[in-house]
Amino acid sequence: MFKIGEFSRVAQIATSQLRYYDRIGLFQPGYTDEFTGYRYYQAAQLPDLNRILAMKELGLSLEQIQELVQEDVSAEALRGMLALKKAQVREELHNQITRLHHIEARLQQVEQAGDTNQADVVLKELPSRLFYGFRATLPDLRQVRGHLFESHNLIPSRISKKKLSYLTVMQHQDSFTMKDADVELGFLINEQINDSLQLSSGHEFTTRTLPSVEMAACIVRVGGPDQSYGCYANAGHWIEANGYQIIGPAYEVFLVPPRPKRISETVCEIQIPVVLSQRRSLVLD
Amino acid sequence: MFKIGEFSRVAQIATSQLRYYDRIGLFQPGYTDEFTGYRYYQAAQLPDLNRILAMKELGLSLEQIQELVQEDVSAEALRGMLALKKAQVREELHNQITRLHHIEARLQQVEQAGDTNQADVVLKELPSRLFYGFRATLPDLRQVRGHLFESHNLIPSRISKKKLSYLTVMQHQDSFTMKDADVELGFLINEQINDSLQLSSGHEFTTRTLPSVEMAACIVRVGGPDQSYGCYANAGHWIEANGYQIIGPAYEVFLVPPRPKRISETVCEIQIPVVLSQRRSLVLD
DNA sequence: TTGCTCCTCACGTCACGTGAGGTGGC
DNA sequence: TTGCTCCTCACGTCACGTGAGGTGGC
Repeated sequence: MFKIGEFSRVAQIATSQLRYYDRIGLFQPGYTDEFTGYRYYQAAQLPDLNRILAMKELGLSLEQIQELVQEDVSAEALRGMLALKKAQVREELHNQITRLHHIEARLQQVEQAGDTNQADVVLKELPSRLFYGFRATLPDLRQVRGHLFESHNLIPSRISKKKLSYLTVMQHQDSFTMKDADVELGFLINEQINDSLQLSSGHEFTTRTLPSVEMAACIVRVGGPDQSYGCYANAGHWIEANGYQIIGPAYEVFLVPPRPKRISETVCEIQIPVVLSQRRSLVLD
Repeated sequence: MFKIGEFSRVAQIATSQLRYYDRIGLFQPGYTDEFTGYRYYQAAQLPDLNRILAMKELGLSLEQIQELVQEDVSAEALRGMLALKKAQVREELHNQITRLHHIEARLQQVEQAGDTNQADVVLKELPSRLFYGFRATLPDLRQVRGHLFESHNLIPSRISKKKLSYLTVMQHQDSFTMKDADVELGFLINEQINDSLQLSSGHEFTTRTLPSVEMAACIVRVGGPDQSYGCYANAGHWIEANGYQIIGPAYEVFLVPPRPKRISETVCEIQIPVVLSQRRSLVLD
């Protein structure tokens, strides 16, 4: 018989752990003194404890292990649990690798730029959304501004505010260009709008459904469009450094729409659909 | 201004999280109504929140992030934290890979053997220990038993029990062999013993220091030496399946020493020093 | 007898999630 | 007015670790 201290030394496990396992009924001493409360363990209990520790090492929770050891579960069920755990560990691994890449990219950025106050890129999933607007090729990208002002003034006076969400611009062209920009402009909306409306330029608003996006690199710009280029550059760098690839038009969602004389208060979230481009290789040591 | 619900939808973060961040002072609403307690967030706060989320994604704790954002820490310090975190993530990755291997080996075992009641292998670190015994090449391995009996009877009557720990046998030969076995036999001890003692066979007990072992695959055998072969086979299979390699003599530590007529009560931990043999390759999907 | 070991609470950890019970705002 | 949103506690999570304050055993 071993007292808890000696048993803990043999099994290389903390006494607090043994007391805890006793308390939750996972692994109890062969004998407990009724009067002093002293726990006495038998050497022959070690294989049982080792089974528990082995399962724990595989990442199973104590509750799962308790089921396994107490109900003397079938090989079938054990296989199921292990297969499930394997999938979880794999996913965890994936996440860790992604995290490692993000850390490395960030470190690079700090080395180079001293981490000036650049806005941060975060990944988000975009749900499928309804959109009410028009698509056009504008000879000059700066025309967007006029359309934004007009839309922001006109539309809410014609459409119930309950239906309208954020003013939004989509950039369909591949590279950043000022000329002949293929853009879509309008509002994210909460429910179908059947009325059609025209801007003074003749562009006509209609409803369409935007596809959902699994992963979008998002960055928030505060201030006028002069900030825009920096934001895109920033996002582009992040996307490349982390091994992602752009797969669709960028959305610019105006949380605070641009208003004349208050341009600097504009807040816009740029959402760029991406996927992992490379099979990332893992180099350890 | 956004109420907490809308802000949470924009930022894709739970309201409970926003309330929590408010409570711990990590990220607070631009304005809180004094009477109703309603939290109001500004769109321009999003970049701050994104910074926090980006840091969190890198695996930093909220406490660390709090330091970073509040004290406007130097690029130097940030670099330090990131480098530290990187090392941690790397180690975590290593562990996960090891775990994945263990799970796979276990799954294999379940497929093949239906996971009969085999004893489990666990990895331990062995500290440097003192040993009091002799080394000899025995023509027949079965002679060990007689020496064990004699040692167990003789030594404790000559040496203070306080100094003695467990009766132990080391197998120095590479492969399991019954003939001409190079073994060491004696006791693990707690302090230096300067007296020398002889068994009836003439073998002389002396003190020596056993080196520490970084990793040993350990398995506990309950019962007589007939169990021994199965245990070694078991351990050997586990070691190979998990990509380890044996690097030293196996220790057999008797937690309950063999006694005539009570052989089945013997409990012995077999400790086999190992290292990772292969560079493990990681295959994802 | 002294010092080591053991005991039982009770509380802390980390980052929230989940109600319960109640109120504000359009 | 109704139903949606918001509020504040308080407790739970998971697997222990860490005392405080007290006792047992050689």
